[in-house]
Amino acid sequence: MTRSSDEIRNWQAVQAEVLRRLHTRQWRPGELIPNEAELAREFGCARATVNRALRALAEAGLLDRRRKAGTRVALHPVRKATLDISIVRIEVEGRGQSYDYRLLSRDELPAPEPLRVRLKLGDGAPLLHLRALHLADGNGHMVEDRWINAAAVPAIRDADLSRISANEWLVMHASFSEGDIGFSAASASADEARLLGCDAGAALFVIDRTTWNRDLAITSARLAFAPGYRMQTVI
Amino acid sequence: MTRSSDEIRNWQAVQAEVLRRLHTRQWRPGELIPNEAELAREFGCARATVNRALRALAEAGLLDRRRKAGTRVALHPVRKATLDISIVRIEVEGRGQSYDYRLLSRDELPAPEPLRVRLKLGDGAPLLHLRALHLADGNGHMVEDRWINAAAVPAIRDADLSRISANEWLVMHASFSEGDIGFSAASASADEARLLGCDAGAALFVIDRTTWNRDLAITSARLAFAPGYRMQTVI
DNA sequence: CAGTGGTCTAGACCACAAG
DNA sequence: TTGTGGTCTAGACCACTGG
Repeated sequence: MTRSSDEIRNWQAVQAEVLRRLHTRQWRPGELIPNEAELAREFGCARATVNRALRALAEAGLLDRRRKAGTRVALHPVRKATLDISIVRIEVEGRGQSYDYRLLSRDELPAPEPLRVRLKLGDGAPLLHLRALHLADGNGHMVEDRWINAAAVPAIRDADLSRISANEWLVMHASFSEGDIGFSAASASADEARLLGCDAGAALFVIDRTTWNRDLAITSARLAFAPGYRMQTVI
Repeated sequence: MTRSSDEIRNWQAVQAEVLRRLHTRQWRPGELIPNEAELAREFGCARATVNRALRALAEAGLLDRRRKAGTRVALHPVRKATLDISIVRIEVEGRGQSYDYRLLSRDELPAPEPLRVRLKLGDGAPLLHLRALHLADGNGHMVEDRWINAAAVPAIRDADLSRISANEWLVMHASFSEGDIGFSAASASADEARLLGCDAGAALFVIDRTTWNRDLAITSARLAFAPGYRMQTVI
């Protein structure tokens, strides 16, 4: 079957056609597909257009591309799920719930040993330690336990962290170049249970997050969400 | 300061320079940055190169771009964390552990009501129901509870699912166009506790996943991981 | 060595939305 | 209306890597 009238000229259309061939198994896992020049000829578009489409599919994990070796259908499609890590307030308000925030404690302490190692801080570096409760519709939604490297963001000492959450303040006044984030489950401590209005030992969804700005640690936080919390996305 | 000799000619360099200006707050949140043509002139490269760099940063959530309105530094940098959703076996072996798999049960049942609604299936559609245990270094690592729409993948009835996991079989023999995935925490049931070698009620990390191929539901699975499991990525 | 993807360029036109 | 990003093109050169 020749294609003459219905040419595929934009990269979204190219991508859709390639996806069709993948889903219908016309191109099977591990198989080598035609190179960019050939596809461009078949589709009646420029090679750059094919490149754009295939590059996006490779980034999504559906294709494996290597110079000289060509493009193959991924054998184990490691699908990339992208999670939007937004500010808690925005997330809560986005669900139509009212948001509230309470600062529970604020201290300035020398960094505990394990944290000092993880943040690669010098001896006895002073850290700001915050504990806060985030509420949704008046109920405990998330408990935040955060350490901030005061040396990296001196202005935080003058910030009014009883009205605005530390995370939100940091987003507006500092910035980071890299970070790591981990997701896990943990049992609620007695303290967390009280704050979140659940039983001690209940399963909580936990996010651990540390951010850096060019080798300078900014902050490290543990966010424990009330039971029932679910982080969702599409693939 | 004029740039004459040290021009920025490739998109990675452009991106790095833009990132530098963001991190040093030379361009602040909410601020309008120069348009593509101006930046191309400043950097001494083509507009397409600037476009490639800025588009990537916008996809990462650092910039907001709108036709005619121009490009602004994102006010609330909704950072996108991309998680690699790979096959359990690959993940376990990637950590240098030995992997094993046991099929616990296999039935063919009419779909329970809530699942039938979620998968948009017809009345009394028959589903394959599987329960399996995945082991890492001989210890319970994850309990899988999966429903498969046999009508969508008839060949699954003849598959030997006692040697290869259903997920792995599906990856190789079926494929999906869309899916949703959710992460949460749950307390271990007595059964799960026995399989995973933990106490009943322990906090488990849970992944729920449903996949489709053009409006045709393929499979829905619940994966409950042993305590201590952590899903990690960088931002 | 040679074939493949990766990228840059200059120019062009288009789609969208702010004013 | 008009300025902005979004995209396509044809051609070119480069970088990597398989054979």
